[in-house]
Amino acid sequence: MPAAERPDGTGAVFRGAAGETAVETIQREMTIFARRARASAGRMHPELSLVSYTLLGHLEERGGCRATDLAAHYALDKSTVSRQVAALERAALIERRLDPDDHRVQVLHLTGAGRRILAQVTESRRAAFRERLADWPEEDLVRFAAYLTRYNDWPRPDEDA
Amino acid sequence: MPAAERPDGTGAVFRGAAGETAVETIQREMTIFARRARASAGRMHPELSLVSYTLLGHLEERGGCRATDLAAHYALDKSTVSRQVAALERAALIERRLDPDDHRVQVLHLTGAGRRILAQVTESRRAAFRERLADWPEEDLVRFAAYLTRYNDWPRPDEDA
DNA sequence: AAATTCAGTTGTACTATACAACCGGAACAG
DNA sequence: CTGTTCCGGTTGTATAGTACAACTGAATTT
Repeated sequence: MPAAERPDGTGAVFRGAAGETAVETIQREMTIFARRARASAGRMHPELSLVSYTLLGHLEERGGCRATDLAAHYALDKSTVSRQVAALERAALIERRLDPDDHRVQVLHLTGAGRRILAQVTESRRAAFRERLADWPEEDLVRFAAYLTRYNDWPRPDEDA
Repeated sequence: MPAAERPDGTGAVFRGAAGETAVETIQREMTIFARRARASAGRMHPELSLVSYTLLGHLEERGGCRATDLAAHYALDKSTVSRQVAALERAALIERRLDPDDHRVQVLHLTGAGRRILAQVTESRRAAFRERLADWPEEDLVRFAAYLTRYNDWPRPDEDA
């Protein structure tokens, strides 16, 4: 794919057919992906938006946490999380347990239904990814996964999950 | 990163430290990226949301097109595009020219200001990407760019830009 | 000339979000 | 203790982005 090298003081830069540097291609493709993801985030699953899915996943990982933790972790306003949580509770996917030690805090837990829906959505997403990546050689998958992980580990190498 | 091979009829599968397959890692990292992108899409630039930026970019590429084309290309409702276009026109970033042959159609064009803002946003994004990817070896950038391009070229190898 | 098609706008509704004001329990200072 | 401050969470309000449906006006077809 790279067609030319330009030794110009900023370092060797490969350019593709359209005269783009690799960084520019990454920028363009990430933008395309972001826009598509945004467009489909709401209708990801009849039950679960991308955000709800993420919140549920976090609860599963951590085995329950506070709404404030979710807000901090995902850089969402606490009011936003409050309403999302209220919706998830209304849908009986999570439940709140008052912390007996501190009656201000409500520890959020997945319900059985929540766990079931989460697993179901995860599986349906996994199937979609598998299909999409079906004809990639395993070696490329491993490399791509590593690149993505590296890309996301910035600027906070510890945040998120 | 890959730690084990599992020859089990579904093909050899490498698993990382957390017991994830490469596909699962890709799924997880793409989800993280999508969520972060969604969170920052609105405040990408004081002037331009991700969608506006994309629309302006499309106009620049094509040298003008109809609102309906934008809607079709980006799978947005025509009413949505109509309002976005109205906002961009209000901000004097684009202008409408009535097609003299068909008075139903308005061909949209970037204004000088539109071109300027678009270039400015593109450049500021490019700088951010460059910084983020500053310590990647060029070879990895080229490979990552190719993987992303391949990933996005699905399921419509011709759509988008 | 009437009916149909097409580009675009407008009315309405919904979702996700943020910010600010608030409420009630907890911790702390005196 | 008691009052103040802090903290977790909710609610009021506002905004952006989106879709769907109804409409307008122009072009095309019958």
